[in-house]
Amino acid sequence: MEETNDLIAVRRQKLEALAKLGVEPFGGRFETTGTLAEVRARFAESNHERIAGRITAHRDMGKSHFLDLSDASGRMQIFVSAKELTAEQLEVFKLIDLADFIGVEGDCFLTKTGEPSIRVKSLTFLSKALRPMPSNWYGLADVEQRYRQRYLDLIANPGSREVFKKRIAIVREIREFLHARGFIEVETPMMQTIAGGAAAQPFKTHHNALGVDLFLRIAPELYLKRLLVGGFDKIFELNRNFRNEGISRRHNPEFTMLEAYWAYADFETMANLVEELVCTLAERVIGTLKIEHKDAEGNVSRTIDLTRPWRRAPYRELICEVAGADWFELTSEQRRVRAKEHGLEILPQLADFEVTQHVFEKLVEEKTFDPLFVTHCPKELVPLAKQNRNDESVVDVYELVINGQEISPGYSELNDPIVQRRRLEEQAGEEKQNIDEDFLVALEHGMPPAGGIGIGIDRLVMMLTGAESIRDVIFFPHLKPKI
RNA sequence: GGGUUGGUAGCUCAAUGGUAGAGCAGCGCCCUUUUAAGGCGUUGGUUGCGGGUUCGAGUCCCGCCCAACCCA
Repeated sequence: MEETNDLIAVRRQKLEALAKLGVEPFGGRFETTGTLAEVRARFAESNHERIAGRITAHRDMGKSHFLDLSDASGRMQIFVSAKELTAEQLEVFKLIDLADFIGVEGDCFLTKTGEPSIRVKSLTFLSKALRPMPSNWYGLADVEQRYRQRYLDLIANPGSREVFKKRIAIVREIREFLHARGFIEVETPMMQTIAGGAAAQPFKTHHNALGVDLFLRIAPELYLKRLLVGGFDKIFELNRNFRNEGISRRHNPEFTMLEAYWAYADFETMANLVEELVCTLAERVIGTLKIEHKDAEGNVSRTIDLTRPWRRAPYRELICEVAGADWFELTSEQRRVRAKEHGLEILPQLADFEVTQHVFEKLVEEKTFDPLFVTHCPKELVPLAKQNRNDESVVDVYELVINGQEISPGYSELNDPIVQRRRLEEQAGEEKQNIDEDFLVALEHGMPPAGGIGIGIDRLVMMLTGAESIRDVIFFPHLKPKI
């Protein structure tokens, strides 16, 4: 990108001027005595410190200059007195711009206004910025630029930085939570010959040496179950899945998923686990179980109450609550009429269970903000879970809905290889999965009964941080290339 | 894929169809304790791209690109 403007030209001229002065503008190793937060925490007048950071403000008083240095930990004011610098140092100092990285050495002192500051004795260029930063007062508002040039968003918008720090903390806490309970983290293939474990369009790729087509995984499930067969009994994988589908406020083509399996447990064990996990995350990372979401003006627009216990209700019961107690006695035609009465658009090619599922998504899921475990879903929707012993039309699963979105499914995993084959073969419509014969062979070798969960990490982070778009919790969300 | 809204200086934003502006940043000058420092002066534009209407288009019309939101 050879784009240029006056601001860039001025900085390039300064770069050349630095070279003439014999100054290396893109320095190297610079030993500091601590991060800015550490130096601030132990601050005492006349302490001698060496610190480094990016210049984020410059207040020029003529002979006195106050600059803000920022690093990942915080901010520190440095003070440059022209009278205390040599003529050469002054020449170099004049070539400093906002956004440059510098290292300084000097003594701590308090200004008249009580601001902890460092009186600069020596100054080292660490990196010259050849482009200007976005305004640090207004921040960076252009959403497209915030996504395409996330580094500018992170520099200019503290709120964005905070969301990502929380995401990182959430992921770390999940790992600690699971490790503390005896789960071990495993890695399984992202490139698969059959993209199984879910119903979704995969991305296709090709292995040249083998001459075979491969798919990026849409779920790790079938490989994690192979590990249950192999003798691991408490495992999890926390990594990326890929689905070749539309992009929206709630969908990114690659997204992060936790899957965990616990041998000899069932879906209710897993519901308890996920309830405890989410509450632990809320308390440790957000500091409360009452999660406030705010609108653009900063007013609280929604409060999600994670206080336990969370409601658990069967799918059928929830459908009857919103669509009428007689819903399941209605004919196919009557259901379509009823759905339309509730303002839903029902495509003619939908199967009956899909009509009901549409009612569920629009009238239950999208309207549920506090946690709700939806249990005993129709078996057509979940081919990899055990059927209920008393009612073969439903499976022993939960779907956890929070914040109007499905956050986590949990199953009593189907471990009967004969039933598993039949259930996969019975799949139809949008729910159809490709049959992974090697997986079925593994099941025939015997898989212990187990509980399993999935948690969509991006949506979980959205719920906990109040982000309205999945793009606000993914560093580099997918956008169409520009030009 | 369809609908709505938007794209103007590095950033944040203005501009009835009639000379494209402001604040910040930048540049120059003044100022030795500022913190959105202040004061005076000043540079900076292919108004997303391409057509069209018009004496005249940032503005109206058509097409395209990108984005956000809604719908499928």
